[in-house]
Amino acid sequence: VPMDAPVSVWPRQIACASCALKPLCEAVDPVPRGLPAVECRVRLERGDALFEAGAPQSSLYAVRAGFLKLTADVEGSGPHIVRFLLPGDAAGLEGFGSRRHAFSAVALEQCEVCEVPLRRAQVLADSFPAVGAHVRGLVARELSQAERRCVVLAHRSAAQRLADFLLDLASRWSERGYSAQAFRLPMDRREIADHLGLTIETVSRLLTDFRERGWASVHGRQVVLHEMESLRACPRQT
Amino acid sequence: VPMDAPVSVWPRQIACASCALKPLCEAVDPVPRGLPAVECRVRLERGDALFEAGAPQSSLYAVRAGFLKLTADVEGSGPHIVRFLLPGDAAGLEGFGSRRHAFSAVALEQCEVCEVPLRRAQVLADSFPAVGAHVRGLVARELSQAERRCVVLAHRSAAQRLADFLLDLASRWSERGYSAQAFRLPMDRREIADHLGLTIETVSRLLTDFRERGWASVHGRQVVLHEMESLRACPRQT
DNA sequence: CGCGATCTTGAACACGGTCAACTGACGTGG
DNA sequence: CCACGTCAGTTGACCGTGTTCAAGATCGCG
Repeated sequence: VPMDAPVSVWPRQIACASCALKPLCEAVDPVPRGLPAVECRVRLERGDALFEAGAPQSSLYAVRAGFLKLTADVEGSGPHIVRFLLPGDAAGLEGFGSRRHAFSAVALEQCEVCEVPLRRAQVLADSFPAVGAHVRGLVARELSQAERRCVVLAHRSAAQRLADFLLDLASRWSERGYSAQAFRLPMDRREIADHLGLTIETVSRLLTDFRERGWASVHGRQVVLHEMESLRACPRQT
Repeated sequence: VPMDAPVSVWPRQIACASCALKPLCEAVDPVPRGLPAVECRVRLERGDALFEAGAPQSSLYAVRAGFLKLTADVEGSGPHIVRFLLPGDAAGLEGFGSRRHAFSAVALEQCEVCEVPLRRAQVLADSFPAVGAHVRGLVARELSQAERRCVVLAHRSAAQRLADFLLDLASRWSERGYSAQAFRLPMDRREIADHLGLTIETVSRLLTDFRERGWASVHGRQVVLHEMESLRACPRQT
């Protein structure tokens, strides 16, 4: 299905109204002199990198359509997938610390991304306290999410991690106004495993396990969650 | 040794010059009207909470002396220790997202903490772009560190995690101008285990293992690192 | 239809967890 | 002064979750 075709059954796009970087994108009044414009609709194919770990942070990004993964290379094993980006998510904010991107952002499929030049973000954040506070909030929210992921990785079993992952995706779809029960996984098993610190075999086994219990049916990349409560209460042991 | 005794061999304090919140603390010119003052020298005893998870974020904090842990309660197992705070570290920034603290901060021993009222931080960040950028940088640096911890928890073995932990502490002491080779652990084995997603038994075994290999000698809470390179290259298997 | 990539399933193994006993430091009280 | 209790840490034996290695199954696509 080409990008310009009508929207598929499973939503891939998001309206600007619910974009995380909306305050950095929309027109302001008065427009500060020399304010760089937002470059919209950067296009990526599956496997293309939006930015690479270690590269200077030159822009912030917002996903408009499609999905990306944030990856960190860890010596001695495969890459870790820090986070998956859904339409409306922002990326590149972690670079504010060191002026360099800490991770790489790679497209999982055809993507459309809006690019906010760093100078624009700075000028707006410096000129409008509300924008500055918004940016602080975005970074802080990502921070508390990241630390919550640490908790999960450190203290929960494989089944609990996978259940948490599915429920997290569900709630993110739901936040965007789509069904929390049924959606399509934009990533393959290997990417799920790399994200959760598991192996593809374990992920596969657990998914069939969930299916046999009637908690969720996962066929290929198509997910339907039947018993969110059971998934949420998924016990530590088998 | 009582707290009022002369400074011990192992440093516990930090100068304001290297405090993460210095730009929010020191005098500014011109002073904005109604700028709340910094409350310095809040004192805590071992076990006291500086703030509790879920409480409204009313201030930012900087550790002046002593050590704290940031904890998150995870249902079904003990608390997870998200991070340890050393003198000079800041806390409470993760609340910028939700206006509530995501974690609890608890003193590991007698502590002295400076408290920056949130209003002060906001006013300064809004009035001085450099301060705003500094705060963004602080939160972003914490974010990239948190995501790096996720990588470690997801993809490295118990021995590697413990080695990473010791090396991280070493480099943080070194940043503060103290020896990276020899220092005192401010936390007990349980707290190390809760931080790394391990058990006290595993931590204990690995420490004696490191000692037998001559990589590090850990007697009680006293640490001396002999072969940082070996620790850094610590292999996945035994 | 056939090839390759992705996913699933099975069997053996190992890392780290669990349970339990032991050690040593420290403090209290007889 | 030493017996005792407590608590943190260490050590050992066993076990289970999740990995590893190796076959199959399934799907997409030429």
